[in-house]
Amino acid sequence: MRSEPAGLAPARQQEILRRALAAKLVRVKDLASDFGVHEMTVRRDLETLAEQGMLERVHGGARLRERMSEELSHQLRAARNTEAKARIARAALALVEDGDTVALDASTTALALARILHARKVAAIVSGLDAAEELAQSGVPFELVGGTFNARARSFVGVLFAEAMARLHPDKVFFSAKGFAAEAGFTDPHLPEVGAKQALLGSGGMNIALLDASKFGRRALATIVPAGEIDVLVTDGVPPEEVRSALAAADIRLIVADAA
Amino acid sequence: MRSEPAGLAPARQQEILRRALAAKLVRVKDLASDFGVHEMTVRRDLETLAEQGMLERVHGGARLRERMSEELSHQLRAARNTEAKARIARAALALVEDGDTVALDASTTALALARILHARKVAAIVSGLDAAEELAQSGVPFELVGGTFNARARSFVGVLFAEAMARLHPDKVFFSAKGFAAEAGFTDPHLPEVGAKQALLGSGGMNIALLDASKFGRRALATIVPAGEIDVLVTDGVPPEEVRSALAAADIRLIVADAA
DNA sequence: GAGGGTGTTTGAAAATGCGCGAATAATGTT
DNA sequence: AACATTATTCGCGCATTTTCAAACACCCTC
Repeated sequence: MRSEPAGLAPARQQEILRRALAAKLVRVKDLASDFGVHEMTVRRDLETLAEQGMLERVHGGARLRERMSEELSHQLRAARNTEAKARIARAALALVEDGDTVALDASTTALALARILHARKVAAIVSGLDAAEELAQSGVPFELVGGTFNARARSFVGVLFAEAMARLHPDKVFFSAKGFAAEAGFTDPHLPEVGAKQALLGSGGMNIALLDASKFGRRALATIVPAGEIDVLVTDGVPPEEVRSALAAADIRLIVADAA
Repeated sequence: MRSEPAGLAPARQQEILRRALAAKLVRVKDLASDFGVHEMTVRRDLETLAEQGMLERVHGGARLRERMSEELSHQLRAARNTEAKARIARAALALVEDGDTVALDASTTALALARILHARKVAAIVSGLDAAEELAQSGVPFELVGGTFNARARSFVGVLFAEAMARLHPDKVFFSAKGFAAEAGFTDPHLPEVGAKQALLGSGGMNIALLDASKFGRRALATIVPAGEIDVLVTDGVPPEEVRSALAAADIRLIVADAA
């Protein structure tokens, strides 16, 4: 009886989510027997769903996160490429120490870091609506830097943002970009967004870029910062040679997150 | 092994909290028999809830902490009385004209207004996480005034908030309060929240209070503003005589939203 | 197309941890 | 002092974590 219809993992996880929305609680045993699959498999599914912030793991099963029920639309949107982003976020978390003040930009990669930030005793500074929601839910104390709402990235930008940010000095700043190339540095296509990222990066702390491997060699409209101004780059795959030498030239520490 | 319908531990604890909100006191014995679970288990639940600061342990049971009754129940509060709040919000919307800039505080009543604000062509200024989410969803352009996150009301407060607000001058400011009485004016129990509301109300626009009828004659820890500083009061029931005369004395326009 | 890595998904079983109940001791309440 | 409530400790059973191996799909190379 192996040729079950709903085969692959994503389909099963989708169905688990659907059932979790109906009943607020799902149990490992039920799911396992209903899908005709090993309990271990269900646990792994629940684990990945929990990592994406969809569910909250409890003993014997999982429940959906309280606020989730309404607005899972962009959570689903943000679930694209989650695996790579989560891996990068875990590697980035290793750079955070208890007592730090960390700033996060409004990228989905930084959002993945926000999801696991409760593992450290830190104060945070965020500039995005989703990261704020995430930290509010997990009880991490934070400052939100306000400003004009930018629907594209669900972030805050503009004059108010720059002025407020000028008063803050986090220890570590985590940010992402649309592209990174040797000559152009870190780039992004949206100008207000570029300004906000610059304000974050100019706040004096250690600047840490979070980039998945697809960003290497790409270039968008405007430069956020040249390579020289950042301290660490966390990614999920070994970058091409020309990028590696640019990093070495700028004395940037490269961290490649591996699957584990 | 009887445990059939009861949920896992966290679900039980949440239900205990829910019941503690309804009755001010819950007893170990009742909970144990109602959940079909050992008394010892209930005690452990109460202990963890007490550790999280939700409940206060007393002999034979537990009582919910006063400050918690607002804090934790924010979403319950939002769900409670929605009808009255929606009615008030509809009446308030009539005061908004296309082209206005309107500011909303972080109250659940102002949130009800945010939900229907897309009916006007306005720009908004908000100070609460939920209102921001609401406006983002409905596509209303807005500024979020950032600051230190305050879990109680899911709002932003503090130095950054005051400084940013000092630069903004909305046409109309909608706010709510915990109580309104003739001598004390508008009051609220949470000081940072009071500071934020003052910053909003001092921004120079028309100040409009949104109060459901239960707030009349009540008084909380700190005064936000005396009655004299507001221009309009929108409510859902005719206030008692002493409040009416206070309003008349301060030259405040009173709007009573009716069921329609 | 056969062979052979390499990676991914799933199942199996041992080791560990957690939730819960029961009994007993300690403590508070009246 | 009599009694109710709570703290402690132990043990059982289920859930979870870990680790290892089988099954399967892919991607090369030849």
